[in-house]
Amino acid sequence: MPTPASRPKARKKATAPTTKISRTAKAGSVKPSAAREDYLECISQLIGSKGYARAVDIAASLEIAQGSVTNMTQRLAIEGLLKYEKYRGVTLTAEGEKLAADIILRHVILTRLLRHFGMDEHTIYRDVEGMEHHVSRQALRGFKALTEALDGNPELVKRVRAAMLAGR
Amino acid sequence: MPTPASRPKARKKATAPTTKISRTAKAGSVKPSAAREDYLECISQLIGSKGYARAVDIAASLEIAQGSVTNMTQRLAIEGLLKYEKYRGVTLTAEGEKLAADIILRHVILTRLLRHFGMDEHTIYRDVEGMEHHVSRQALRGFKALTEALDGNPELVKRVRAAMLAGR
DNA sequence: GTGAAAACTTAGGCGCAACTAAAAAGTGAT
DNA sequence: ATCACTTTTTAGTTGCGCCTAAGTTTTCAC
Repeated sequence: MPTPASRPKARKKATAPTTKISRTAKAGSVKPSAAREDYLECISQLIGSKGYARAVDIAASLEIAQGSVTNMTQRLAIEGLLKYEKYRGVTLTAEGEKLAADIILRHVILTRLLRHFGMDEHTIYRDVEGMEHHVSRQALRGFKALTEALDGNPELVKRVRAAMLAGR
Repeated sequence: MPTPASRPKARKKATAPTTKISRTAKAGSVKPSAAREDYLECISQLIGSKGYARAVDIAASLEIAQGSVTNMTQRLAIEGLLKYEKYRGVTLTAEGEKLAADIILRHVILTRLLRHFGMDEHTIYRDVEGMEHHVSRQALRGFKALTEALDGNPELVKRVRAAMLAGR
């Protein structure tokens, strides 16, 4: 055994010959990729702030081309995560909503945690945007507890920051 | 501005028409992908534990096909991250070594941190394997400081775990 | 109402990183 | 030295998620 903790499954094996329309579309069964989660997060925030989510805004916010957005939103619609009507904006289904709320929660908590480190906002954003897709429910609860501990304990924050500086 | 904290660049724009052999091969300039980092991490650990890293072991450890390993190791060799000789095992260059050490450090620290949450090893591994590719130097120092704070303060650990359970 | 501008869709492509299958090279026992 | 076995390499595909360019549809100012 070369690696520590005996690697428990890494990448997926073969992908069943999907017929272009995955029949994995029933609720709850979806395992959203990072990209999917980014879309849901973004769409939810757009709806929250402007009342609707149009392709052009999604594209701008995610910094991707509009064509890509149409493509992905169509796929997300097939998967039941959002409602898509041609030339109309998109809206989230209950399941999409749930997933969006989930990822946004991760985002918020991780951001709050990293802020305690005194990092610059740009780096915080980059880190969070990457990490948020890989945090299990368990870990999220831990990060949340930790964040709250730091929230209510400036002394601890100070010590942590000092240690950060001390450790080169 | 729809999203909070004014998104600071997300995905890359267009990829310059790479001529199959990226001329970005000079040292230090490489921005390793998650997959690359996984390879380097794995290779370094194999060399550490067995003295050498052969394709078959890398494939087993990473749970990918052997053909994929040859492919990727050839690319990593072109990029100057490892030494590759046909039908010989691979070895890391100084730069590859450095990157491997870096990612392994992230792995170790994140693992230590998550263990304080009382998570099961399998989930810890999955989370760490995902997160480690997205942790900046700054965040790493924060996580390290936090981990050490927890190491030396069982009372704090107890409080954090209690909060985890309390928060549903 | 019409015509320009903005938004959306379609179609074809590309890079990455995996896969399979088959060919080639090395290894070892007899 | 040869033959069987293992390992490595090559070659060709696949899926994902992005891109551009060109074609449609909608919107809005006049």
